[in-house]
Amino acid sequence: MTSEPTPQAPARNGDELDARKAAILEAIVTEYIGTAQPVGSSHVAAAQSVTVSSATIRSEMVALERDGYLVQPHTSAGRVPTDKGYRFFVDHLATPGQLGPQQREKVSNFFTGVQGGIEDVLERTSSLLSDLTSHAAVVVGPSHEEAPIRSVQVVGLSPTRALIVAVLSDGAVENRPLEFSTEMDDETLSNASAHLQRILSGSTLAHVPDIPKSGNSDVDRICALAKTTLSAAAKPGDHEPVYVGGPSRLAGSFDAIETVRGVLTILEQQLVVVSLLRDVIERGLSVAIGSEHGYESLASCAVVVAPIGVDGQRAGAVGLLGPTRMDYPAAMAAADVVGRQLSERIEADRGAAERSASPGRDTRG
Amino acid sequence: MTSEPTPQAPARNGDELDARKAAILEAIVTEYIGTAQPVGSSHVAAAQSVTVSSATIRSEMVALERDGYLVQPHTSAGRVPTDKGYRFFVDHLATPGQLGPQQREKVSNFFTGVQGGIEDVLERTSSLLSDLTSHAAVVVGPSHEEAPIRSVQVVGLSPTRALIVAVLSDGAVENRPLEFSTEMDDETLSNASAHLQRILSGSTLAHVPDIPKSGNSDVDRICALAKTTLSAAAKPGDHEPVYVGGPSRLAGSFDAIETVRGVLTILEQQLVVVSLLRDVIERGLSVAIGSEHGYESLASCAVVVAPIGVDGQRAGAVGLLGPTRMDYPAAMAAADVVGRQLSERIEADRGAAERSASPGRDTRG
DNA sequence: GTTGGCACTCACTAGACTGGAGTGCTGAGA
DNA sequence: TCTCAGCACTCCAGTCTAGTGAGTGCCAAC
Repeated sequence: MTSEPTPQAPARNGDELDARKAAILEAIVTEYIGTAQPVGSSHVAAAQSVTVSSATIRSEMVALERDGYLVQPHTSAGRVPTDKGYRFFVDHLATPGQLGPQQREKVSNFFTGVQGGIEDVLERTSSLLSDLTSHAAVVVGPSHEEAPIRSVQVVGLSPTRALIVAVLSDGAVENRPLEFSTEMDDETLSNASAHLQRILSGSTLAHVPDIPKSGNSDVDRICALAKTTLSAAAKPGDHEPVYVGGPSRLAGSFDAIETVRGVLTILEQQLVVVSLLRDVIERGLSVAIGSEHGYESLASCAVVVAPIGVDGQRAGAVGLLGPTRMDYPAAMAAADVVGRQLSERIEADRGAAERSASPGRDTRG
Repeated sequence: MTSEPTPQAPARNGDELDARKAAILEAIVTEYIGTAQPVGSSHVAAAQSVTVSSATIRSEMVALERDGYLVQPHTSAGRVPTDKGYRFFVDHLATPGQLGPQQREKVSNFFTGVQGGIEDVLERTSSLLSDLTSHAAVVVGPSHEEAPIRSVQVVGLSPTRALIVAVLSDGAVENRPLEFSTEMDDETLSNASAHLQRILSGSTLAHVPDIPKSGNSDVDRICALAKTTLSAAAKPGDHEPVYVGGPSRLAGSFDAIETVRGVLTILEQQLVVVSLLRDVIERGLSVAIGSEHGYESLASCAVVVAPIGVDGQRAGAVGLLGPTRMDYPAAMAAADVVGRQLSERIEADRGAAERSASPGRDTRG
């Protein structure tokens, strides 16, 4: 898209590089991503885009290092890009990647063929994305807070225990156990189901309306409990729909086992994953490199995210987690395509659901 | 507590060791588990249970090596137990471990405090087990095949799409999308729900009965589709309830990153995990060491399992995955306690459910 | 400003050496 | 026959050395 530098992140003061420095930086990043070896001036000189001699490159590299784009692991070694170097590369140099034909086929096969509820689709999408990129992938589904409720049912499991099952219009199913202090018979439960269904249908978990009295005190107690339980179900962090695909890829991406462990630990904490992706998106970025995201144990990782958008609203995100020396264009392209397709899929489902919703009922809480 | 070898697994031919050899083997295994260093004869001599000199120990070690219980990484190194050595240790030598007071408290706090549906409980149990043992943990829940259906409902999402939601008596909720070739109105769906509920209530996913004609062709088509879909839902391997806890622990257990990767890859495949645990249990074992289970990439792993038993029936399992040099007594104790408690929990839930089932209805399919 | 030349740096590798942990063997004593 | 102190031997792991080569910074010349 841009061979011209068109800053998409707010340009920090003096963060511009002249064309030659930029070309050198690009060559270094590209080479380093490929080889994982510090890049020396003679390698850069071999790059097509650079036409000056290695001596000139060396003096430019000194400047680039002074400005924080490169580091030398030790004297007499080549240079390695810093986070800032990668950042410049991503913002100004990387030509937008394209999926290869095989990959594109995988994606389209996937989305035409995938069946199952939304949870299944999200889970498998994470595997797809990991498969496409050979990195660990993360999919955070649309929060259930805002999806209108299609159906509520209370199913008795024992005299004092029941399950409240809410089907949302996006196809998600939330279920929570209810525990009663006294025994409830099936008829009471079924009355409560009907009452709840009448009142809650069309509203969202984020805004569960008060349940008017029904006249039966047992039913009312069940309904009150149901309201509390359902409201709690939407609390962020309780049950965010997070799916991690291909964590084993991490073991191939880093040679320090410590790092692998740290990253795996992060991935185990759904809450952290969710807020990581959200933070990145909210800062208007599609890539967070090294220490740009705040997590110490992800310092040698880059996160590539693409939002899932439904009707212009943010509805989760897909993400990739790999080493900072990852193939950004490819990763961004994959995340982008998958994010887009997934958005479409969810949008189609939801759109269909809303079109079929009872007319006149406001599904926007 | 056996200083005498009291075989609990069927003794293989000639697999007995005299008391002194056994004591030496025990000392070596114990030491090696602690230090991860090959154990020399002088270290063994320092063990309380062994009273002979290091020279004698050496000649015994030669015999133990000849019989396959020990190996030497290289001449002039100490000895390391083989899988066979660990096996003997586990079968004849290990004194049954006990949870420490802190651990016991963790377990009891967990099981008194844990709330949520069965899926939540299983998921958190896997974290608990991992936390207790510092190994990766696996929980395979009771298959949904055999649990009686409590409730079936078809919820429309769009004119041609619906979700079939089945609540099982164990509190599990299965949901699958249904796709219709023609549009269905809400009334048809609700008729179908009622019809299905009447017919299916009490039967199991493994044996979904034929649905008798209702007189309405649309309803019948939905019902037929529902039957197919529900039957498929119980197919083993499609949606086994598998939960993996603490995979990041693996990174601490092995120093070869290759191994970590291999094991993580296994853990990503739910189907493999399920059959791994099942195999081990079906062979009447509680521990599978190294190559005893057939998986190449788990050759340096031991698997400790404990069954989940409900009413005397196998209903899943809990498992631990760690290096062969793991603390077997501790791991077995933890798996055992957690498996037992989890069984009780599920049994209590299910028992309550069955007691409350409509009298005269056979819940055993 | 650019470039070839040059001296210098320093990680990496291979080989030599050494200390130490551990072994196997042997012969004497119970 | 079993046990064990003594001893020669093995071989890993660590240290040191020297050599190699990729890469640098500097400088004088164009």
